[in-house]
Amino acid sequence: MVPVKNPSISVDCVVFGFDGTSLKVLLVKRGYRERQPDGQTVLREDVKLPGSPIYQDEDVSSSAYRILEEMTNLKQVYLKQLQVFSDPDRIGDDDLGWLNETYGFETRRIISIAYYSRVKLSPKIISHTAMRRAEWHDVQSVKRLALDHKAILMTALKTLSTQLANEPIAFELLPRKFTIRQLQNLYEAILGIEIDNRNFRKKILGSGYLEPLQEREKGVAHKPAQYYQFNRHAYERETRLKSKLNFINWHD
Amino acid sequence: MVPVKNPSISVDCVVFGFDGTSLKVLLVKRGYRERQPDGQTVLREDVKLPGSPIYQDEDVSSSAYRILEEMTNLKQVYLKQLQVFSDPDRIGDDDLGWLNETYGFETRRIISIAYYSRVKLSPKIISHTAMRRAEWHDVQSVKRLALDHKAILMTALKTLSTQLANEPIAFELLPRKFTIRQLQNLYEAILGIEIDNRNFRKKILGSGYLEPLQEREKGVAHKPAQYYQFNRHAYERETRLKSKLNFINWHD
DNA sequence: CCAAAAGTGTTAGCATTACACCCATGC
DNA sequence: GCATGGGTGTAATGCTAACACTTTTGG
Repeated sequence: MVPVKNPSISVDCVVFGFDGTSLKVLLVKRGYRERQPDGQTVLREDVKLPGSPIYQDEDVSSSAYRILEEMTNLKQVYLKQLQVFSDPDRIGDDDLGWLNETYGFETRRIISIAYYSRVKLSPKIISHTAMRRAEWHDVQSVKRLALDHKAILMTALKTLSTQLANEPIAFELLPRKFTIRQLQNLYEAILGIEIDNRNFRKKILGSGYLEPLQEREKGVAHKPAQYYQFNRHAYERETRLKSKLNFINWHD
Repeated sequence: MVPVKNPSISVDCVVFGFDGTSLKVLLVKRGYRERQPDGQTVLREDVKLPGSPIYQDEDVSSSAYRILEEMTNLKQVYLKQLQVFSDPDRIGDDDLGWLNETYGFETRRIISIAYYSRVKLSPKIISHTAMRRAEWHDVQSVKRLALDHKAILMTALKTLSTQLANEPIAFELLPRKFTIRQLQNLYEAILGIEIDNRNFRKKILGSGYLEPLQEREKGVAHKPAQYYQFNRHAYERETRLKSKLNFINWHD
């Protein structure tokens, strides 16, 4: 039995991944009809964020988990509500046709509740998403997205940066074992800054939350890098006896 | 003509103010019937956040502005979307009766989009809110609120702290002219910390964004304090050529 | 004169920054 | 042996934190 869809509330998910060099976002293809000035319609394809209307009697966050699981086959992932997008103009003329064909909706008044999540890119996930007409795009090179999804992506990116700077979330985007260089690449890619490698190592290794593994890179044409893993336990034990005036940081 | 209300989406606003000593939040009284075990109903009164269902064809944020304007008579205020509250159990049995009597709704499936804002408390505002059955409560002493409004308030408070620590929002809660002591009280009240007065003055005055006025306190039984005002212009001109590794602050 | 809050300086410790060279590996 | 990225130390600077006394006013 097909669940009843709520025609005024949808959920869209921004799913970030990291391939060791650049930040990726999961997008799905969408076919739609573009109405030409002469009245004819042309078939077009563009990309959008994975999303769906919520089902009646479904909690909004369940809806987000459902979408994420369909796309990635992942169950226990971090998922955070970003914001509601409710601009009355967020749905264009061509989108209206697409909504009607896809869901049978007639209305323009659909608000979207945006969620974002972070996943570890793995061959398994990549092959699963590929089967769903979904693709991992370089965030840097995303130009146009359907509906107001570009704005949603930008909001997600901003939240990601803020969180990256203030919480140890980097390790949710990296594989369990990683090199310091990969970690640094991640910070540089997301925050859009260059970091001095010596200072970075000092700070990161000095934190005491990274454990070196008995394993190094193999088959690289240079000194092979040490692998590390994040010790979340050590992090969580950390007491919060920190700075006071440090609370005021208007210009970070 | 009465506008049509959307029965599945409501907006609630957390409005903060500061009286020079403690943080206040705007709450409205609500009368409702409590069903007793013996089947009788008793009239009760409690408090809730100002809010309302959105109107059909009304943008969600317009709805928030509308509510805020009704309550405070303020138009151009800061208003930020917090989060959607969509727990299916957020509406209790007694709330259901109240919703029915007040709006004619039958359903439990109402999601709330929470907004928060900051206002300068002034005699004008206080008298206007008083006329609306609204009261400014000490945030510290708020115990129980209707629906899930306590959770909404807590979320707003957390956002307020974070913003206070990272942006010069203190001045939106203070009168145009204020003393350093008032400013310090505000930081201490919201962040819940004690701050050394000498270090605080050093940091705040050293920022270069506070301008001393040609005016001091009057009629106080101690050395009268200097008044200052915030120079937003100077702040906004500030270039963003700041720290780099400082971006990583897992323990602030 | 007394109470009450305003206002002021110094020092020690720590974190951030800038900067240049040797090391291990594959080809 | 050479190209490639991994890995290391030091010195200067700036920010934070701890801490106690004098000043100005009203009553």
